[in-house]
Amino acid sequence: MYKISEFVNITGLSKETLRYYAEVKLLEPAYIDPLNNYRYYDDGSYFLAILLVKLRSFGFTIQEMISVMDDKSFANLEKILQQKRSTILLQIDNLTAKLGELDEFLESGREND
Amino acid sequence: MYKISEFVNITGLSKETLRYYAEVKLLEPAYIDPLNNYRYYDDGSYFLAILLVKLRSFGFTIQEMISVMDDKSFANLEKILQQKRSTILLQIDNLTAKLGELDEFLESGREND
DNA sequence: ATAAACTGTGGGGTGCACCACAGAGTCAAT
DNA sequence: ATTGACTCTGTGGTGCACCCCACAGTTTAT
Repeated sequence: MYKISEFVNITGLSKETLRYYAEVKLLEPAYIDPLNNYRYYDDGSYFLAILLVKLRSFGFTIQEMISVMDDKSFANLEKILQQKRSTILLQIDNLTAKLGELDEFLESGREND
Repeated sequence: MYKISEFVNITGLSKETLRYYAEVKLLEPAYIDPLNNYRYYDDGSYFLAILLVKLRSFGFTIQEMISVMDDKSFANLEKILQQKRSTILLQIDNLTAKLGELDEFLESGREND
């Protein structure tokens, strides 16, 4: 069992983020001491937290992470990962297109100077 | 002189956006009728509005657009365009890296199944 | 026993770039 | 003159994913 400050250190998630994740039922503490409401996390929490950090870095929204977590067999995971992959490819395409337009605009600016 | 509804049509900016742009002094009406506060735009406004639409599509923030507009010689424009170009390249790099990580993650997932 | 460090709760705030809406005044066309 | 369309102002809300703060209770170390 990890107390919150330890869990913050090993996961890299802030205490506010952990609190928020508990609130939206994305990642709830493994145990809450009924005497003082202190929240404790365990190794299972740790595994999930590391996964969440990874998914977050892939641009998963909270909702997407919840839908991954809700399905404990993680069958949704690959599907959403594929979706996210397409999204990233699309974003790259859009940025590349934008870059082209921007270069074009820079060119036209030079002509007019 | 264009009345607001005409200006909305020819620029593609919404009336709320125009109002907002006026509020932050990004693009102010060419004339405001003191009798009824109706806002009117002219061809100069039109030129600027078209530029703003373009810059916005390049991902310029309001502040960046303001700094372009504040310098009427547009000397800042090319500089910021170049900055934005770098930003876009960086974003593409980051997304590409993320794609790599995601594919790696997908791979490792398959191994563990 | 005392002080420092930790943790909880509730609620507000953040940033960005707008959008929405109510109510009142105004204009254009018939 | 009337109707419908237009425009104004002020204010609140949006979405996302948190962050921050005060205050109070609790734990840990000395």
